[in-house]
Amino acid sequence: MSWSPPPIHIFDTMTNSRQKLVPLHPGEVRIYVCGLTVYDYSHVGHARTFIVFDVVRRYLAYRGYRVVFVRNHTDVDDKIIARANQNQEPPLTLAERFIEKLDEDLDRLNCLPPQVAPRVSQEMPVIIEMTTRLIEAGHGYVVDGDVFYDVDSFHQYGKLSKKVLEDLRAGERVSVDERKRHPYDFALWKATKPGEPKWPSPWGEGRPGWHIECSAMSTHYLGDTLDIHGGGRDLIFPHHENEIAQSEGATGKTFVNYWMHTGPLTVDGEKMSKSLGNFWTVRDILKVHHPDVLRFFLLTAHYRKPIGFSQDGLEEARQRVLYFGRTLERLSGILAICDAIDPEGPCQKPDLLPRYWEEVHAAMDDDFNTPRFLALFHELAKKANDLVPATPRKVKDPGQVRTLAMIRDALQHSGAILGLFKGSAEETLRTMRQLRLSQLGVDLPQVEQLIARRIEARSAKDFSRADEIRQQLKEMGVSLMDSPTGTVWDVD
RNA sequence: GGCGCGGUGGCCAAGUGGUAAGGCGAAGGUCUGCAAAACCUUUAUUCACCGGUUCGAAUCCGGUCCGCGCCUCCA
Repeated sequence: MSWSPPPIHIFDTMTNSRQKLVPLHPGEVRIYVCGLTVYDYSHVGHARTFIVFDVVRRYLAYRGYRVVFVRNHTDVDDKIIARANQNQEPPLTLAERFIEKLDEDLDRLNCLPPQVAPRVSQEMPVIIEMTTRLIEAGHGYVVDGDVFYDVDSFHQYGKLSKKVLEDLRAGERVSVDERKRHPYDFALWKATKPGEPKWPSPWGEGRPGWHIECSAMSTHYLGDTLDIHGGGRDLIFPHHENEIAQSEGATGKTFVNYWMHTGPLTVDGEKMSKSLGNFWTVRDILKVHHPDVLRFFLLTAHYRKPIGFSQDGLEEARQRVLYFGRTLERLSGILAICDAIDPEGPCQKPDLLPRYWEEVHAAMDDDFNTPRFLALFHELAKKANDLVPATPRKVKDPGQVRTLAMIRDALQHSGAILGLFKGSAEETLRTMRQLRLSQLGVDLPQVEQLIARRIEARSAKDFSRADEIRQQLKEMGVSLMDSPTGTVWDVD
């Protein structure tokens, strides 16, 4: 059986239109996503971008592509230096610490690690080499140990952000360095100042400017032309515009075939950002919510649209994750007490799964439409709940058992594409319940003990005693669900 | 001022020419010792507003109003 490329369409910022994905190297997609400047904890807006590209990556892999994914760490930067000086610690130590924190956050959010995670501080030769090439090509000029990029030398400058240099209001909000030939020239290399990390270079000691590292590292690890380059919409100008000027100025080749940009996460209608101070860190959220809840929430809107962050939104996501978890838990419970499944056996709904996957592909092939995927996911879960016997018991019909097993597998597989239910749905449920309990200040062993007593009471048909315990737990915030496979509890 | 994005039911959210997915919430029902969970039914003659194109528009064109993003660091 031969693999042929699926018809995946991606909305490309450069052309402002959906484009069919045709990777440069057949069967392989090379992706570079701009990482963070590591001087603080990551916030939910960062999480959105990383989760979106994690799903892009998982989906492409699921569709048969080999995916090479690179995400950088910017560990040399003005803000890092400023923060480190505040803390009176070496900038690279501070950066290292927040790289670790970021990795922890992303790991908890079940984002797959990149194959390569280059850091500015460790890529000086590559950065210096590209800067040298830019100077040789007439795109860079040296002034007192600084190197600037001459935007006038790159005639396509502005093609991504659709900006015309003359129309920009340079210097309106920030004063312009008068040594620059053009107000929008930007630093490739900055001469060292006291108290800053520095590296030797042909232009004297110093450090790289902000944009050069992404150009240098992405082309170094992925080749002169990348398939996909991603990041938040706020990076389009000037960061990505400058990357294009640098990379294309140095290589003479198209830098990126598909530009993908994620929409902002908003709070009360405004972008969540460090500078506005209206941000929630990933850690803040994970203190009260399971990572799957945040992930689910961030995937409920299409990645290019703004998504409004709110506690209500998270709560709704929590309810839905609970629903999927319960459904999976219910299916597994039934299947566990049924006879072994005959993999060759008849299926009650032969069309159900093929149609499901066809629709999932249609949704995701169309610029990764996760909201549509989620809707299909829900319909399938509903179908499963519909087929499950009203009172959970052993299912005798092998066709039905096989159908339930197939749905269960499809749900798990779908969850994996979305990066949900990392361990298992049961594990997610368990963790969610424990989180809720600790928030409510309820003791787990106590709950279990009460439930055990109630089960005794019920089996003795002492229903008034059973109801008493139910009420007692209800007051603690715990509600019970009786079923033949046992009494399951949940928290409000 | 320039460039770009968006306004869909109480809330969230798909839908880029063929007659409004899905979720939450709400109401009723089934099931249940009671309950919960789950399932079923109902809940937008209408897609910010005004014109236009078309047999046909939420979807295309023009205009208006409103919101947001970028133009400074920002995922």
